[in-house]
Amino acid sequence: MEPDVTTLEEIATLAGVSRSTVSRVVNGDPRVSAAARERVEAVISECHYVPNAAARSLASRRTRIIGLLISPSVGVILTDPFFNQLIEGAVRAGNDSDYILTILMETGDSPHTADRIYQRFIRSRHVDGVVILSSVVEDPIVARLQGDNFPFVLIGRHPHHTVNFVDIDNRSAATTAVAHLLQHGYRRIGIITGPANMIASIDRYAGYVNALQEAGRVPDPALTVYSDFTRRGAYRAMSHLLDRASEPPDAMFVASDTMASGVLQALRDQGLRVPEDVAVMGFDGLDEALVSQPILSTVFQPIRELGAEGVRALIELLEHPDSAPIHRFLPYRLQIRRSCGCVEENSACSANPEGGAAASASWARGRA
Amino acid sequence: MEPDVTTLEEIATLAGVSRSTVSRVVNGDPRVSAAARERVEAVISECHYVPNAAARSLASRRTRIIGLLISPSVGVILTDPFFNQLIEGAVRAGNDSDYILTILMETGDSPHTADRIYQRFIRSRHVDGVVILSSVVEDPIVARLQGDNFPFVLIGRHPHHTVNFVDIDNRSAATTAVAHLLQHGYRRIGIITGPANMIASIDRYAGYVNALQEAGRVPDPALTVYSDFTRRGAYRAMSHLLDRASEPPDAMFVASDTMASGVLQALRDQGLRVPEDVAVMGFDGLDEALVSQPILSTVFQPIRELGAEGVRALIELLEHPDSAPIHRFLPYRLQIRRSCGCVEENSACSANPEGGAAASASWARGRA
DNA sequence: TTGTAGGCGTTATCAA
DNA sequence: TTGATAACGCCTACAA
Repeated sequence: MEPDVTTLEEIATLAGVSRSTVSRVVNGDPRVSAAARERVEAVISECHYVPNAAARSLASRRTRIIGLLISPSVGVILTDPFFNQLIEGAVRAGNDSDYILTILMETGDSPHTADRIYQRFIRSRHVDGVVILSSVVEDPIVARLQGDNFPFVLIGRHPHHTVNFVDIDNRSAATTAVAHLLQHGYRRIGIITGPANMIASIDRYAGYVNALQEAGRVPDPALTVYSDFTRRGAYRAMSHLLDRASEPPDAMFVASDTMASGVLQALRDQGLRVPEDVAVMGFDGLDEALVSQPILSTVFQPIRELGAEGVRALIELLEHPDSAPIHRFLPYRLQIRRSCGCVEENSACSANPEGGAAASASWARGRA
Repeated sequence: MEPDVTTLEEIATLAGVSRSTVSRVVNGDPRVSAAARERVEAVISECHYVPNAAARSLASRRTRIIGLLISPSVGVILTDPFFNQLIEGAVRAGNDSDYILTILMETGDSPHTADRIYQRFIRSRHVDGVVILSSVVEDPIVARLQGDNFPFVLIGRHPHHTVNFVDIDNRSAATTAVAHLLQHGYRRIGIITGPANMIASIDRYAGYVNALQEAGRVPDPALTVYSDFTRRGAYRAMSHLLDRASEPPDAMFVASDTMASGVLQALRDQGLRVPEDVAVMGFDGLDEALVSQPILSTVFQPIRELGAEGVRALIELLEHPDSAPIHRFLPYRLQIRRSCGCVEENSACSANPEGGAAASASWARGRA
C-alpha cells in the first residue's frame, strides 16, 4: 500500500484525470462518467485520501461545521440531565445532517476569553453558524452576532423579532400547570423558579401569575422564590420559604424537575407529606421524576427535540439565508402523576401551541 | 466607521504597507517598526478585521484548535459531576493557552457517524490534535490515531507504551482505600466497580484484590459486582448483592462517589446502618459526597487537574512533536470522613505516585 | 463529460 | 525592517 497521499493533485495524477474531476467525485457532482468516478474512487480509497479542510473552506467559503455554544450561565447547571438531553438531541441532529457539530463551552472566567473565542471561532469563520444555549436576558452575544450578521439560532425564546429561536411556550405551560393545581382546590400555591435573569424563569413565573389571576387570585410574594435551577439551591429555597411564610403553602410549582427533587427532600426533612400537606408540580419531564417519592407530576417538554430542532433550524438558515425569522414553539404536555394530588396517572392530557391545554386528570378531593 | 473589511490585503492598502507587514503585526512578529505596527493596528481595529481561519491554516498547516473527544461510552454517564469537572478543567486549560478547545461528542448511534467525524474533523486536519475521554479497553480510535500518526492524549491510562496519557494510579489508590477498610477490621469487604471493559474499573478492582491479598485474604466473588458508574445502577447492584450474599458484607468499596450515593440509598432502604452495619468507601472526591448521609469517605482525585493536564500534555506534544511519550500520574489522597467508620475526619492523609500512601486516621473500634 | 486556469486569504522565503 | 512572490490545497466558472 502507498504511503497516504494528501492532495487532490496527486489523486488526479494517479487516476489519470484532472483535478476538477477528482473534485467533482469528492463532492458528489453528477457530471462525471461512471468510469472516471470508479477509477478516482479506487485511488482515493487506496490512498486513504481525505480532502484538506482548510483548503476546502478557503475555496468554498464555508466549513460545513456548526457550533453549539454553551454560555457560562449554563455551565454551572450542566449536570442537570436537562442539558444532557438537549445536547444529545443537538448532536444527533448534527449527525443526521451534512454538518459536523462542535461544542464550545465558555467558563465565564474572563470577558477576554469570551472575546477570543468569538473572534477566533466565529468571526474568523471557523464555523458556518452557531446554536446558542443561553437564556440569559440581554446576553451580549446576541447583539454581537446580529451586528456581524452571523447566522445563529437560540434555544430559548428571545424577545427580539429578528432573532431565530426554538422553545416551548413556557408561559402557557406554566399557566397550564398552575391551573391544574388550582383545580385541585389548593389556595396557597407557591413557586420556586430559576434565576431572575433567565427568560425561562421569567416566563414560567409569568405563567404562574397568569393562572392565579385568571382564577381571581394574586400571587403572594412570601411564596415566591427565585432560585438557581439546582437541586441544592431549591432545597435551600424551599426550607427558607417554609421558615419564612406565616402560613405554609399547600402546593408548590417548581420550575424544573431537578429543583423539584430538592423541594421534595426539603419537605420530607421538615416532616411534611406530599401531596397531603403540600402538593408539588415540577417542570421538564425528566425520567428522574419517575423515581422520586412520590412520583412527580410535571410539565413534559420534548427536550431532545428542542436540541435537535435548534440544529435543524440553523441548517435551514444556512441553506436559505433570507427566509423569514424562525420562531418555533414545540409542544409540551402536562404529565400527571402523584405529587400533585391526583389519584390516577395520566399522560394523555396534552397541550401545544395550537391547541391550548386540556387537562383531564381525575381530581383528588383537593387537600387532604 | 467603515463597513467591516475582510482581508489582509485591504488592511495593507489602508495602512500603506505590504501584506507581509500586516501579517507580521497580526502574528506578533517583532520585526516590525513601532510606527508601522501602530498604523496597522489602528486600521485593524477600525475595520474590525479578523484574519480568515481557513486561509491561515492552509498556509501555516495548523489550526490552533484542539478537540476534546467524548466517546459514546462516556455519553451515558455525562451527568456525573465527575465529567463536568473534567471538562471544566480541560476548557479552562484551553482558555489559558493559545489554542481553542472544541468538544466533539459521539453518540455511538452508528459506526458510520464516528467514521464521518473522524475523517472530516481529524484526518482533514480541522484540529491539530485531540484529547480523548474514553477509557474503554481497546477503543479502536486509539489504533486509528496511531496509524495516522495524529497527535493525541488520553485521559485515562492506556497499556500501550507509546500512547500519551494522564491519569491517577487507580490501582494503588484502590489498594490504599481498601487497606484502610481492612485496618478498621472489616472482614467481608465487597466491591462495586464500573463496567468490565473500562480500564479504570479494572484497575480499581485490581487494587481491591491487591489490598486483600496483601492482608492474606482472597476476594469473595459473591461480594464483587461490575456496575455502570451510575447511581441507579449501583443501587440495583447493591440491592442485588445483599439479596444474593449468604452473609452480607461489613464494608463496601465503591468505584465512584456517584455510585456510592446509590449504595448508601440501597443500604438505607434495606434498613442497614452506615457505617455500623456496613461501612462504605467511595471514589472521586466529589462535593456531593459531603452532603450524603453519613458523609462519605472517599478517594480524592484532582479531577479538574486531570482534564487540564490532558490539554496541557497535548499542547506540549504539539509543540515538541518528538519528545518521549507522556505518562503522567497525578496525586490522589484518601479523604477520610464518616462512612468508613472513622470517628474523626481527616483530609491530611495523602498519597501520590512518589510517596505511596500513609493513612493516619484515628481508627474507630472496627465494627459496631 | 472533461480539462484549464484563476482565485480563495494567509504564511513563509527571499532579497532588498 | 520591509516588500515581492511563491506556495498552501481546493473550488468553480469557463472553455473545449
